[in-house]
Amino acid sequence: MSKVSLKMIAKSLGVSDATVSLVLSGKGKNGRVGKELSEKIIKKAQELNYRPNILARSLRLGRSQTIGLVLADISNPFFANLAFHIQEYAEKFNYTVFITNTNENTDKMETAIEILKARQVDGMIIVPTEKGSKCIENLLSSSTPIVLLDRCYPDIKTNVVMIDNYLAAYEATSRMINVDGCKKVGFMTYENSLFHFAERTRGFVDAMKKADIYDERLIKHVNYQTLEEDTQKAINELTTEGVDSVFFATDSICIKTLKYLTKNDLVTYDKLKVTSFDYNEIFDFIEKPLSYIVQPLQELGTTAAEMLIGLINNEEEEANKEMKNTLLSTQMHFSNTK
Amino acid sequence: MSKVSLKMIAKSLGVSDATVSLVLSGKGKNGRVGKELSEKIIKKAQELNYRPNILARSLRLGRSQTIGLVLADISNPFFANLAFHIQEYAEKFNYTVFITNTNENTDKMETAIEILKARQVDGMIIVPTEKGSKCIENLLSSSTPIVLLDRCYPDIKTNVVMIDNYLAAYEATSRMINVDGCKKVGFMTYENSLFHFAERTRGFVDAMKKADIYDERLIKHVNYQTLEEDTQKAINELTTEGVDSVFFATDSICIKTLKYLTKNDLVTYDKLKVTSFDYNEIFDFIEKPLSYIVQPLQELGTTAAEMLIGLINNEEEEANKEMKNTLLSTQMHFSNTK
DNA sequence: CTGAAAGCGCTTACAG
DNA sequence: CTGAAAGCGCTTACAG
Repeated sequence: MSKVSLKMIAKSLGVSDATVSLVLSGKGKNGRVGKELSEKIIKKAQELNYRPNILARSLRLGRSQTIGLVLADISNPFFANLAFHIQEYAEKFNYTVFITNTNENTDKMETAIEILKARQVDGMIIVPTEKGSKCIENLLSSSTPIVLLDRCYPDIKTNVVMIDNYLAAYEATSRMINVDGCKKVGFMTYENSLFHFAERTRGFVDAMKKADIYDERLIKHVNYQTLEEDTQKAINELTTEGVDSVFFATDSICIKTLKYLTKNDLVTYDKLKVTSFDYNEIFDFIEKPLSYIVQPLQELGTTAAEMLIGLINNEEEEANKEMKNTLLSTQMHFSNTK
Repeated sequence: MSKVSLKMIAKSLGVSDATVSLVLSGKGKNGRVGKELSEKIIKKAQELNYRPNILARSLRLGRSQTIGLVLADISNPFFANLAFHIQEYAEKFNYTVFITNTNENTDKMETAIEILKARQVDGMIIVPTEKGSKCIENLLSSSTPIVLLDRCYPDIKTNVVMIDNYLAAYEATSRMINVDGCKKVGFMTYENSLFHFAERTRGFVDAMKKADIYDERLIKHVNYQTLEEDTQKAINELTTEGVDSVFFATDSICIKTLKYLTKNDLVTYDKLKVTSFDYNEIFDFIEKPLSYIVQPLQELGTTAAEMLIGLINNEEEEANKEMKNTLLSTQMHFSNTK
């Protein structure tokens, strides 16, 4: 029987609900409720194992002390880790986080957002899907505080926390050219319209142009659905093109490519210099030296949560109007360097 | 302004709240509310972009249509995938899932459960921590429907969904002996009191005894905190002992060991036959042939969700009394077999 | 220092 | 076919 209410405590003690509420919510201090009564109430509450009904409180207060988190793919450790850090941070501020999953599907994102709104979340942190800009725009007009995470739409003004994808790609490519001495760098990325991927490409292109070795044939697009075939085709073409190195826009493409090479073309595998966006457990396992761009997962999660909680608390001051665009910086890591 | 309530619709149409509620919750059919009025109400609701306040509904109904999911480690793909499948299933039955994370910490599990209870979840699916039996026992006495997932406490009667760890370990070990021809099998597992690990050990021991090649020195325990050192020590000892194969109680130990061997003892690495519990992405990357026991993630998640929803709906019929212990079966997979 | 009352947004008998 | 009323469990002015 977890159905112990304020009223029951009040009745069993012969006092009013209000008094019990005051005491149990810690507002009975400094003279508002007598010390003796307070103690009696607290004791009784413990005896009865009273737990406040947060639903009722939220309804009354108009705040649920809840944050909705909309992830693109929960089974991807990158996002799962973001979720972890967001929860850790939110907990400190007495917010509970609802995690939902869209599986990169815009319809699902729409329903997820609807459900969260219906459950009266105070705000949302969203990793939006590729085609979801309409959906986000609608949400914005409903005045729910939101923060976009990891991705954004360039044509919509929103609060957003992500890394500086352009800069990271530019610097990584420059490093390959200037430090590793690469003369011909290939680039492999996903075929999609996500802004952060476009930024990575732009960073690569600019760095290559700067070094005066840019050639559009060095850029290969692969499809997520047919990743295996596409990467094989792409790496073979790049090899024919004579590249001495490849920069991967994300770890999944890198892993697939390396796996293919270990089985089919050890010569290329051995001599190819490789840099990739994002960390993957497998990198630690590969003997081949690898450079990769690490995103600050904790900082990303924490910053997003902090920003959202700030928005929630300043809502009336229409702080939502001045959108914040926070670009975090990344770090270069190296595995198996000798 | 997402603050559109039933009352506003009612007022703007000059009808009662009750009528609006009836229509919008789909209970206005067959003669309860006039067709014309119904249509007017529905139209108005759309115009105003009405979204029911689920908190209020839950409070009134005493059901929140919400499930709490307490995970031991959300950043572990195994659990993240379970979460994914549970959400997919629950969604079909109009349940929303609250995912929380304990990080294998019993205190955190306790607070997570408290928070979920305070939020009036209708039931919980829990991957319990090692020392959390007291906490689960308390929860049981509060009559909240719960289902334990992946792990359980042998001395507490609960509903539980997990694989048959004993059988899986027994069969895998037998396979190593009878099919792979191993003469001396080592076993590496975590040093903890979790029942499912004990079961895996028991399965290994029984299979070894059956083949009359059991020796307690073949069992090595490693600590999660000092995994790297412990695995090195353990594998070196096993090598000295002269094993021709190792059975790992979980993938993380297997990976750590293999990584160590590739760098330090290629002779052993090459000749060692390896079987592991659980799948890890890295297995696909390793050229060495590997056998591993795959847990049916989707079935585990779905079964748990199905069981819990069943319990929630039959609560009054005290179905909670007859605990269900569902043991799912596993599958043996092989990577890089020639 | 304590109590009575109103109300958050919904739903469900109960009248008529 | 529709309305008025009560109540889910809380909190917050307002009296006294």
